[in-house]
Amino acid sequence: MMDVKALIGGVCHLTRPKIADSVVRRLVIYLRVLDKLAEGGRETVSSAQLAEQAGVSSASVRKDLAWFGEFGTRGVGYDIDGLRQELRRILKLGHEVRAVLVGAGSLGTALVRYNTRQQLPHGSTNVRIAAAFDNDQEKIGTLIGQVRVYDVSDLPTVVRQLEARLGIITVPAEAAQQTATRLIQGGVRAILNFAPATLNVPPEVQVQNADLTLEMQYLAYRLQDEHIGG
Amino acid sequence: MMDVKALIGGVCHLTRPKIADSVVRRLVIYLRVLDKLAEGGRETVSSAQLAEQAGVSSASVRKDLAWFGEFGTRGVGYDIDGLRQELRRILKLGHEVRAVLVGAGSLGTALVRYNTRQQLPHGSTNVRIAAAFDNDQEKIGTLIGQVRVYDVSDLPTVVRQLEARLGIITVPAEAAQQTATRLIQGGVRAILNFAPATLNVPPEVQVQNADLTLEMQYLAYRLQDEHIGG
DNA sequence: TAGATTGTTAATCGATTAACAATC
DNA sequence: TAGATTGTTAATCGATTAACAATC
Repeated sequence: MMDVKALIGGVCHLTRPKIADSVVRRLVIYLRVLDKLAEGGRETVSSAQLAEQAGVSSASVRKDLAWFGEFGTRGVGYDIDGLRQELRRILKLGHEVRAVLVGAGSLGTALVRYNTRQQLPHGSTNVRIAAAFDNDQEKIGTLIGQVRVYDVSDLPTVVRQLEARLGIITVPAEAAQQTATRLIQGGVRAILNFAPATLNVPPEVQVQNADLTLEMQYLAYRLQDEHIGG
Repeated sequence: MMDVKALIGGVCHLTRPKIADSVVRRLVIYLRVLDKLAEGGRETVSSAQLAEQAGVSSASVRKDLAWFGEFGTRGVGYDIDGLRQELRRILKLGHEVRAVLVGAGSLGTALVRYNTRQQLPHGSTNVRIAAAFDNDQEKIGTLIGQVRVYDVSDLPTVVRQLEARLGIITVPAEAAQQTATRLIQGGVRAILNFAPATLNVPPEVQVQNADLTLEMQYLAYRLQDEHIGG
């Protein structure tokens, strides 16, 4: 069967469909599961098995992959190593994405350390936090692992020098908007925002909120709901 | 106009509709915006203004609130203090939800500190992390702020004593499933999982994944996508 | 071949948006 | 009254699921 979508993707950028958020997120999870399976020495996997380990339906697995081509064999399933390579290609893990983090508090520090451990080739992310920023003179100039903490007032300059395209905000809510503005001045194209604040950014800048208190509050609501509502 | 949904909610638990995830999440954000507006001394707000500050559409604001009643005045908007009270009631912020956190690494420690600052009455969450757990003898017995670090082997016992209903997992991926099982043994009803792993739990236990590397990887994909695809 | 599993379509489900009568 | 804004409905949009022919 012809791979029409991939063909369009390769030949005609103007009409290439934007892959849905939900699909991209699941692809990341599939790759993780496949990496684990490969460690265990498995060679092939069915959509049903992959789905179970990823916590989704087998129809989702097949449909998600079908956006990019035909990677399976009917009656057999997917070759694990082959599919890993395809997913690494699809997710473009071959190229490093440089990031900076603003706000070297306990959450920021944790993220820097965590990111260091997760980096390729051993880990599963191509994002590298290359610098951190803070406004506390005590912290400026220190290192978190290998990552230097700079003065926030140098932010646009350093971001530009590093050519960082991703900014991570772990400052208090009051400082989040100003931080976002500075990051964009420095040239970042996407922001991962951990502050409980709504950011106002130009439409070409992509924002992803990772609101930890919101997640807790959401679960708390569900608990209260089940408790009271029966 | 009759408030049929609220009536059903109050009188007949069996048919009360489950409010969608997306709605509950937005309600939490609305409340946050309203708290900020109240600080600024504002008295009323329109759905359009609230929507802008929350980063959603005004139709969403009105529709989300309509699930619970009629809180606005046509031609005027919503009374800020009144709506805050309604939302606090709807989100059941009057009762504390006790939580425990497993994995007192840098992320776990950050979350405990963060949670302490965010608690009501000054903050915006009714979740209280009442205990932490780790398997590192160096950490066991120490305090993170006011929160004691226990031995993981005491987990089910302590969770039961505290009557904690929410578990937060910040252990490495390899230990996530075992941690989840222990938490459920201790009686938690919901899990917030920061480990990059899929948890297998009984259907009555609610799991929310907060996968920080996934968020980063997702944005990295979008960046590469824009860069290569034009 | 027979059993298994993919790739794909159509049906279902749910969430968002647009529009406007109701009404302050 | 006139302008503004809600509450609500219908239309749109998109995502998930079920089902099955294709085929290994």
